[in-house]
Amino acid sequence: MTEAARRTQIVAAAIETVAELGYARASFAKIADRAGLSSTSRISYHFAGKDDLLRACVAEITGVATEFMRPRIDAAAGYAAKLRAYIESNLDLLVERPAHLRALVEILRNVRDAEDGLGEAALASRTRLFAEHLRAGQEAGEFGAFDPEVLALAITGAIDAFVGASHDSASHDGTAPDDANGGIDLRRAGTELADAFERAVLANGVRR
Amino acid sequence: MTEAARRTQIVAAAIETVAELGYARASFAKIADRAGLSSTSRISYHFAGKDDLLRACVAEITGVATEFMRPRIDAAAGYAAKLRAYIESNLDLLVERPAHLRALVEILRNVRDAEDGLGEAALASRTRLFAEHLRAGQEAGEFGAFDPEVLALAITGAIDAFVGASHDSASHDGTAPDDANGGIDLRRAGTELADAFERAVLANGVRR
Amino acid sequence: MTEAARRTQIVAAAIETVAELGYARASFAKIADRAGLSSTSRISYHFAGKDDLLRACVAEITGVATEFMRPRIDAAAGYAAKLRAYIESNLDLLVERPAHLRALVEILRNVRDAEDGLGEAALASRTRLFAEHLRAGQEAGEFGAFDPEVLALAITGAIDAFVGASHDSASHDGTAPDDANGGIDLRRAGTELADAFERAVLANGVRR
Amino acid sequence: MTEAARRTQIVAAAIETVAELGYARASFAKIADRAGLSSTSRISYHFAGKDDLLRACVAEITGVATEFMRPRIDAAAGYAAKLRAYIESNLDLLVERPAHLRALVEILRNVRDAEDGLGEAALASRTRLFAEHLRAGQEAGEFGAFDPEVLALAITGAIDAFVGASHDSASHDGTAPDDANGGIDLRRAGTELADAFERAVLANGVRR
DNA sequence: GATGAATGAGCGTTCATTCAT
DNA sequence: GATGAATGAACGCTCATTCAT
Repeated sequence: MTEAARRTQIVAAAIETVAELGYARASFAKIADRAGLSSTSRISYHFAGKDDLLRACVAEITGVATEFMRPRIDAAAGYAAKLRAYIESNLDLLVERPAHLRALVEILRNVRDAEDGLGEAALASRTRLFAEHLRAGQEAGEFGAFDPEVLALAITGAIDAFVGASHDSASHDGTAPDDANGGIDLRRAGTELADAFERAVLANGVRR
Repeated sequence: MTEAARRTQIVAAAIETVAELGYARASFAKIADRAGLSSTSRISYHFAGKDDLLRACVAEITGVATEFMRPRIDAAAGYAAKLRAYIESNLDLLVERPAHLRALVEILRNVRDAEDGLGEAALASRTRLFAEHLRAGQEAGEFGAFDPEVLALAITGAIDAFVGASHDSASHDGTAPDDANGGIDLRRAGTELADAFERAVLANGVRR
Repeated sequence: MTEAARRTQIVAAAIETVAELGYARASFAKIADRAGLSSTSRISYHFAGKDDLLRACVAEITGVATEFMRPRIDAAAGYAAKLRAYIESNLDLLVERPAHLRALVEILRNVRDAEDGLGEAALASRTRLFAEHLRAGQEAGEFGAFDPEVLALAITGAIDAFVGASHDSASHDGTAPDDANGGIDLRRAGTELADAFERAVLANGVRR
Repeated sequence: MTEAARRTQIVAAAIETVAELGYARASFAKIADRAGLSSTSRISYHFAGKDDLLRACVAEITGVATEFMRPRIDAAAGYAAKLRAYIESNLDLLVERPAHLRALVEILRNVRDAEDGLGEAALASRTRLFAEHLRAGQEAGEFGAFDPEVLALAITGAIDAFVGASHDSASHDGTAPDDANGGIDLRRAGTELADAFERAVLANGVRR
């Protein structure tokens, strides 16, 4: 097997392992097992360390997420529509790639003392971007009066809670159909969530 | 020193340690250090295992949280007011006892395979109770139409995001005043958050 | 077994192991074996790391060496006599405690990047002290003209060569009597060595 | 690139690596890096094992040293002059080829359980040859009375100490000029060292 | 009952070497 | 013949737990 293919495979195994066992229990040994490697040394050969591997995972996941969500967000016209597109596509992605999002949340929540791109700093920067969007929407008159920082954190936190909740149920019941998760229909939940936050941010408090 | 006092002291040390270092790095050794114990065996003597210690931590934290939040929630009249009281008092508590809430979130997020009272099951049950409240508010006509499960998860997730964000900033800047955290005034954030979710759930879409 | 006794025993085992196998092959596993420990974790408990253990070894060896050599050096009157006392007592010590000196040389030669008290810095500081003595002897008119730095390095290097040579022979022939080593009678060698360096440093080039 | 050239290149890289990092840290990986090889397997392909590679290094270094020192020793007339030529040319060589001599000393000091040509056995055989020369000088009446074994070991040990000391200083201060090392002018040190040992071995105790 | 000493599994990492191609 | 991929043992170290006293 070629070197690049192994790298890819290890990243995939790491994502699945972190998603399933959580950050703390995702050891090289478990990842190597899943990747079909007889020893953890092969992982150490391909990646400079655990941080390096996790960074590669984050890059892979971010790439997939961007590819999935970006078009839908770009296609939406207006700040509110883009907000809805973000929330809905994020929850749709959770249906398509649950392990990816679970792993992402686990990694970002747990890594400490990492430079950019990993750990809480990455979470904070996502929130910051979100706040920018909200602020811009306010200036455009589309959104009402609220603290953009607070709502940005609320929205991203709410989304991550769905990721975490899906984690929970999936681990207890592997038989759930792809589009059901923890008893929640995630696609519907995305719409509901978008509705709710729309009510929270819209200038005119329109009821649907 | 009485046995109960020792237990209390160990629990306090464990809470601080988990809050500061995170779940994964909070080993018995670190906790014993902070509690001024010379050996981890004293922890093992008082607690049946790590799970048992963490359960005691959760109980302690839950007790403190209940004592702090319960009166304010009870004093509020109406479903919406109670929701606001919950959110605001929770963020006020984050100001008063940041370590407690950080530890709680860390524990509930990371413990796996635990029976009731720990881990994701505990998170889910908190969400379930919340959903009950929302459903009751709908039936009382105070709240509008939305999926209570979805909003329950969104609200608790949003609150936990503030806990996590406060963790982040606190660890990078020990000089912040007690009532400021990560550049966010948590008391104001509580009001903002309550405002936002009120707009999201109220039947008549009232604007403040 | 008490904690302090274990520490002492581990240090003793480490000294023997380093002396026998050399720095590079003296792993915690080998040391634990010799100390009668079932696992390396006990060593890690007593010492902060390999450096810490080696530092303790150096301290122990230095203590033994000082206790042995100091009185003889102090008893000698005059710079030349002290030089002789140093050389002779050092080689006598090599007879009494071969493992100690072998281990010391191994450690000082091989440790890199260590703070004071370990590694090449320690070797250099010993040479510096030696050079001071030689310089003082010159100023007192007892020694002739030569570069003290050069002779200090030459003398300490020569002594260490005997330590190294004794290592060699001992490892190949464990049956040698205590006062024979590598075919060399170390006590006689000490006298010979002192004679030779005396001829090299004395002002008047006296022949014995 | 021809096989012989590859071998030569690997040997050169190994010598530099051992000289810089010391025996224990000179792994195939580091050597391959320095040689510009993508895999350590190419080293294993050209050499039967680490011993084989080190033996080739020793052979290369010995060849260089012989080529450099032999003419000067041969050109010297008399046992004392040859001794001086040996010492001085050896320290001159340390100026010209510091890495070579450092690597040689590292290898000979640290390799264990090797057959002839490596390890302490090689060191001992060098000392034996030296002792032969001293003994012959005594029989010729040029040298005085002393134990040839002892002085042979002392002289070689002293020289090696300079090699070691140069290693030390060089690694801490890369700015030193080529002919200065650790604050010591090695060429002058060679003369001083030869002077000192001349005083130690000459029959008539001549002062310069 | 309480504690200092010990345990063994597991961690991420480096190592020289082997093997199929 | 030459090489990229893989191997498994060993490294120092941390962990929660157990046990004799």
